[in-house]
Amino acid sequence: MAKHAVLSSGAKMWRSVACAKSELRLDLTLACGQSFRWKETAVGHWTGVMGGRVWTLTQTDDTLWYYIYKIQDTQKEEGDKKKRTDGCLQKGNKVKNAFKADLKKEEEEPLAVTSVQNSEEEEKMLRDYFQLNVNLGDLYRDVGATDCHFKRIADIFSGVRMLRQDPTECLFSIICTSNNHISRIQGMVERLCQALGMPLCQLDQTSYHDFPTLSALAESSVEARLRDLGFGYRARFLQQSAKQILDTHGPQWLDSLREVPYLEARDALRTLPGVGAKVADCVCLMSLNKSEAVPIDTHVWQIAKRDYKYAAGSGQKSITDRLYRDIGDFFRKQWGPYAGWVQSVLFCADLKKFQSVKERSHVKQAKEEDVEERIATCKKAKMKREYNGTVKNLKTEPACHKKAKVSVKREKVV
DNA sequence: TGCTCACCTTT
DNA sequence: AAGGTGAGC
Repeated sequence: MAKHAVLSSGAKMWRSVACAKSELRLDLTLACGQSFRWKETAVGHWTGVMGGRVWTLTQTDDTLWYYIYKIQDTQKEEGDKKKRTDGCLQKGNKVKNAFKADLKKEEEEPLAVTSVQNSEEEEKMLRDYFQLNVNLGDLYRDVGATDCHFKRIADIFSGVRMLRQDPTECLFSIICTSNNHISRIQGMVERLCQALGMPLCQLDQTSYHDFPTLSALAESSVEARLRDLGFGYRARFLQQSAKQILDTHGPQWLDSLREVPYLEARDALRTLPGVGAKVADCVCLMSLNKSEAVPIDTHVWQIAKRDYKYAAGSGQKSITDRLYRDIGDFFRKQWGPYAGWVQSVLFCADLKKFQSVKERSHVKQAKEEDVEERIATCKKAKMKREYNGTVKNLKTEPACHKKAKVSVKREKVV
């Protein structure tokens, strides 16, 4: 039986992309609750499905390593799988056959040529998925220059990066997050893929499946099926949202939201059942290129109050629509057009599972400049943004917690 | 606008 | 209680 790849064993052909750990920390980025599809299958080795392929990723100081598994031929088992995968089968087979064609082609052509071609495409997929064109070092430096609290956290939690996920996978995973916690969501998403997604390959005892297609999710039998799998009231949201998308917009609709402005995409998503303000912002930020979307949950509200002395609405019991909008606008003013990325760093730093990261850095922290000095540095710093290749000069008065001058189109007040 | 409640399941 | 949504007042 095929096994999960391990870099140090030297048994497999790994490929690499130059990437410093300060630009990407796999452990934080893949386990902070934006994707639920990656598991640590060996120390520092993360295995998951991305772009219809099964990958194992690991990293050394300046290198991101990746290994891609061959898609297994499950032709013979299809009869058995038919019952289990019903809805997705039709489309799934087409995709699988396409994969098989690829594999066959690869065998026939000179190895070196296809290997280079594939590795170019695969490296591109990886760069796209991790959005490596966004310079995280610059973002951390610039935001840290105007926000001392962020700077303190960012020195410890470097390399926390937003993924650019497939919109369908992102939407339907995030719908599962309401009233829920990461470990349970992980199990649910795994069961969802096993039940409705196309099988890709099996490694050790684990079988990997692609994320279900919209048409698989839209089947009327899906709600009952997912209730059995422990999705609770979310089962109906998933099936109904898939059906609504296909019935009223078409299969390309979610992807097309990548091309429209943030507020438009967010409002479009909110018409779907199970999609409120928070889920819509998550999908915008994590799959639709909307770096200014800041998902606000009770946790982020605590951060606003505790670390940013955000007082408005503190008398309130829960996050009202009004408060949701105000906190988001507050953070966009504070952090600029990549506010969603900044929020994810602070969010990550607050997760219980990552508290050990802070402890490990204490020794290092003690040796560094003291707090007074850090604040002084903070005040002197200048602001210059260049994350996306486009230079945005945002000259702000250097001051701690000074708000960045950034215009994010304000929501219309109806 | 803002509040409450039900909705599933697990810690 | 929890990393939320939707419906009703």
